[in-house]
Amino acid sequence: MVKDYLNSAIAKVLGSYEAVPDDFVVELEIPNNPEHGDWSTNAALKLARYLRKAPREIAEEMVARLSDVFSPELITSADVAGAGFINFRVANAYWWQLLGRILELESRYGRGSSGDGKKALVEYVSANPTGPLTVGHGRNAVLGDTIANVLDWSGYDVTREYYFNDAGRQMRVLGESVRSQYLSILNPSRETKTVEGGSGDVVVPEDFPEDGYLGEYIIDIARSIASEHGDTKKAEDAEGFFKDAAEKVIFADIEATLGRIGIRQDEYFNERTLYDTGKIWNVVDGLRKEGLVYDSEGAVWFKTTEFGKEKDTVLVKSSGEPTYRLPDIAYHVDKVERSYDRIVDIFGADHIATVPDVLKGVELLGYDVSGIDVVIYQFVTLVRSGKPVKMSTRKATYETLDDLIDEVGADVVRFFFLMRSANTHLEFDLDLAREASDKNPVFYLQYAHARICSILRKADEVGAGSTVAEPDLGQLVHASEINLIKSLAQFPAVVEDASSSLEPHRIATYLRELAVAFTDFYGNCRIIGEEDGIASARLALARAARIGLANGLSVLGISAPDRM
RNA sequence: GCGCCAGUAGCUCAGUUGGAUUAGAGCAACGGACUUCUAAUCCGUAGGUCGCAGGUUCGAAUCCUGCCUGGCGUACCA
Repeated sequence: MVKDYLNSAIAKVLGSYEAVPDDFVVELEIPNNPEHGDWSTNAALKLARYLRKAPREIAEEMVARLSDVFSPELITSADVAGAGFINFRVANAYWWQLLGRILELESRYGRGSSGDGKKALVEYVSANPTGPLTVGHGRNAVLGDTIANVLDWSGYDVTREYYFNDAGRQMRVLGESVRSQYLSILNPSRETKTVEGGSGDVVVPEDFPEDGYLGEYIIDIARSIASEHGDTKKAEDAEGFFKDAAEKVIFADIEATLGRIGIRQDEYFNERTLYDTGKIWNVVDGLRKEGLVYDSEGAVWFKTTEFGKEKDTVLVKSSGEPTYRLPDIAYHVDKVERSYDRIVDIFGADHIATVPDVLKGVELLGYDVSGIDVVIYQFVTLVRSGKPVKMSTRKATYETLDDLIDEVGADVVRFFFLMRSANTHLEFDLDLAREASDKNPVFYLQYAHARICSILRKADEVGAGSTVAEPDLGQLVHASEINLIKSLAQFPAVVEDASSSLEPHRIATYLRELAVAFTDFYGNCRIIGEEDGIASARLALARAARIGLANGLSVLGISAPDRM
């Protein structure tokens, strides 16, 4: 990499200054104004205070010394500019060489090594099996899956995990809801009542639980139980047979939905195992030893006021049932004990309040939490016909993720969730997403890819560049050609940035720039019809551009079609 | 009240972790370009007191403080 080359050259020059602190870091960046060169450093500006000299003066000196060190085949110029920046220009030969490397690496181009030999765990989706996945779950799922991809691309050995709870109140109500509907299917003349649903009143059986699930899927499940088992399940428990039956169906649906957007997880972690193994009680005992847990009013409390909370937090209710925080802490202890170098949680903004409790709890038990990163994403606002749609699983007013995939397709769903940073609200206008899909940015990227494939096919047909055995990349001197290579050159760093910051939207943003660079090349530099020397070189560049787009889309989990 | 997140073009958002007289894309608007390798495209025009006010320094959309607005949270719900 030129960056490394520049870095060590500058470091060497700085070594001759005594006043430069040992921990001084040379910053190199790609200027956003291309007139300022290919790379730029602000080192002279930063050093001014240590050397007690004007930045420009320092820069001039540095440039003079650097010119002795630089190989002219790599760096063609180093100039002082502005307040004391040093701008470097890289020789075309470097870009040609890089192009050759992209073509060699092919589907591996962009993969990094920062995570080599390290293990990462990404936990995402983690929806309890009480109903179909909502659009909100979709953002979680796509974000988590793509972060896992990104970590994989930077070398980590990644495990994708789904944490769920199939016990507790929610699931009990689910079983009761199904049982109630089942009994009414067997006996339609049972008493009914009317309750308020998200989109108007709903008629349910008289014995339907107060907070019961009103979604149509509950009746579907009840119906299939009725048709499979007749009335033989009349006497079964809501919490036993009915809950289990519902869970099975719902989980299968969740997996199927995730599969539609290319998501398959490695591990399913059942919260119940934390009870079975007694790990939750280890947490209580451990914290109690630290004097941070006490009993009051029949409940077990965590002294969260010790670290800045307004109130202490209940870990175990007076009913003896733990709140979700307790298993959450135990779960994270379990993750840390499984010795991952990096543990990533994907949480919705509504979970933000629990994060400090959980991390603090784990830390107070003597574990290192520095490897845990929590990615918080803000909520998705669904907009239909210009109006926000309230989403509630229980009231069945959600738009399901399945519906969304039906409407706009898996690629658009993934891209929409990825094109923005996680911590901004996402307004998802369904009408727009559906009807305006032709101007959706994802198509722009895919179109560029398909277009390249089309050119490659056509070139093959007419034999463009076929008389040249080994393309002479040195023929690529047009500004559009060099710019395209420069754009491609950024890809590995973009992946690395996305990996270290856990911000996959950077890749989406980058791909747009890459596609623009290709389209500019496409508009300015013809391939077919040119003489074979130039045609073969441009074909090589087109292939490299295809690799960049295909690899980038692959990280995002979006298809790269050969034709559109 | 307190905590977290956000506030950048009419709309939706980027902004390389503090850099460069001129803050960028897309959509929408306006004006152009299809005997050409895919027009699902391209070129051009217009559009801004970066929520407001201070502060920090060579330099601020970016960091600090205070305010304003919106979202989320602040349960013996998850």
